[in-house]
Amino acid sequence: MPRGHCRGQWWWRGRVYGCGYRLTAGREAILGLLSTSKEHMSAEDIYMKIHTAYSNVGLTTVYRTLELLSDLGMICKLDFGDGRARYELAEGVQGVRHHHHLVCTGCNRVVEYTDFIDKEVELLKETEKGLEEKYHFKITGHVIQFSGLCDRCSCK
Amino acid sequence: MPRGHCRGQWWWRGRVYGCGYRLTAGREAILGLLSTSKEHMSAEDIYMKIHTAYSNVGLTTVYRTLELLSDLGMICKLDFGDGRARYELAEGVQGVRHHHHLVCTGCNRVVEYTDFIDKEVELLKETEKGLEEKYHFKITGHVIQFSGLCDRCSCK
DNA sequence: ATTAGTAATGGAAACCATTTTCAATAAGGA
DNA sequence: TCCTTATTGAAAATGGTTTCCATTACTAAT
Ligand SMILES: [Mn+2]
Ligand SMILES: [Mn+2]
Ligand SMILES: [Zn+2]
Ligand SMILES: [Zn+2]
Repeated sequence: MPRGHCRGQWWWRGRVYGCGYRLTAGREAILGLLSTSKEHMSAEDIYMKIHTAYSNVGLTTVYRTLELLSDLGMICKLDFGDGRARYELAEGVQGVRHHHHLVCTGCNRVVEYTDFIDKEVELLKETEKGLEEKYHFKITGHVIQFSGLCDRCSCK
Repeated sequence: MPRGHCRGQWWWRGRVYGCGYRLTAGREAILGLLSTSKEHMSAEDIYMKIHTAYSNVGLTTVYRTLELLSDLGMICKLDFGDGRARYELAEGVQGVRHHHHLVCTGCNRVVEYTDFIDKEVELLKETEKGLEEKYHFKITGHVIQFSGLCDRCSCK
């Protein structure tokens, strides 16, 4: 992990410190990993990758950090139906594009799509507003996911 | 559970038998429960309710039946983020209205909304079609869920 | 009705992602 | 430095879900 001079890491630092938490080596490593990887990683995936460089960071800390960052709104917890949670940087963080997911129920492959997103987002905003007023909810997030069979899986 | 003359149960029977499975007492009980209840029940919820009338139906069978019915597309498996799966009758089955969910991350309360649905469904269909063509997926379902804090939970 | 083959079942045990406990350590402020 | 609090890792516990396995219920011939 490069030493902390790029924009991203300062953003993290401010955000984490601003909420009264410390940016420890483990937390920094996890944020660094999530920001450079394009995959949707599980806690254990992250633990494994982190472990080579930071062999002192335990799985428990990974779980704790993921929960913290999730609470701070810096990352998103995703469920693709395979029994383990996946994580990705939240949109709005260093140029993460708004996107949704297409999940194969056969092989658990996940496709991120950014097409059609503009209309979706527009409608989502509208809906969100309507729901907030009608049900007195303070809406903080949404999930849009399509599920089905990928080409490989539908051929058998 | 009323004896099997109403439309619903015949629909089940046809559907289940049509796929080469039997409509056993346990399966019938679970379908009956899901079709009369408006809640989103977990496997254990279902087991508890079934158990009073059908004390011989075990939790394992409940799980198995839920998986089967889910595979047959007769029910939907939902995840509201509280660590246990919930189930509801799939849309299109005996007048189940198309609806989406609004989940409180504070108390796990779930609101079903049917407002705004028309536009959503229209856009979903469009998007689905586009995605199927572009990514060669055979799309079978979608999830739209908003999360946030309900009025009670946002006041503290 | 008997038989044989298969589907379905329940209870116990296993599984496994996540959480909790707890004692140790690190960091920061007075 | 001393004190308070935040953070940590290892091990154990938790709890929803699956798997095993021996038994039972169906079904379709014979
Ligand atoms: Mn993604
Ligand atoms: Mn519902
Ligand atoms: Zn696939
Ligand atoms: Zn609430």
